Amino acid sequence: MKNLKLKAARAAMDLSQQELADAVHVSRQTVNAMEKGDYNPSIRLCLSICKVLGKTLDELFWEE
Amino acid sequence: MKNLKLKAARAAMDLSQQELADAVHVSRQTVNAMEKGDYNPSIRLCLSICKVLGKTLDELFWEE
DNA sequence: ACATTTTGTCAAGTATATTTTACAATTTGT
DNA sequence: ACAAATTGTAAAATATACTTGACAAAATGT
Repeated sequence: MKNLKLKAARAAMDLSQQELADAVHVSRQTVNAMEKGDYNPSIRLCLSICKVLGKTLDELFWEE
Repeated sequence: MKNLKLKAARAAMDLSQQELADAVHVSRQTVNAMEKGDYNPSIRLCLSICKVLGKTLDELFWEE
């Protein structure tokens, strides 16, 4: 259930979990949990992350 | 801050708030709050609604 | 006009996302 | 090999999503 698309998008921007967390004003553990999966973040947090990483909701959070 | 895209997509499927709520296993008040706006639902709930309404996350929840 | 369905809204309770602190495991750079 | 940064993880506290029950306003059908 890991979110590898998120992890990859963060890596592509050369950001640590801490840096991404700071950019969207959440804790590092929250970003870690999102990448780890089995987690259910809010849509606003997802939108914030999308904007920082230059991706859309579908690109980072859609699942078949 | 109303989510009119959600409201319109639900109307297009001819579903009441109650029927959509039942389909995604939340209360009618939760669906109402999402359409009303000033609300921050979970990504999983958004995904469930997308699948019922035949739309993507970007179509219903993206905002510039 | 009337009955029925749908919607808007509120207040109190429950479930869970998110924070904070802390520490071990892993990776990266020199 | 060593130091520093990054990541994985856990437990307790706090913030907030979501529920339940209830009632009025508005819309829809006959």
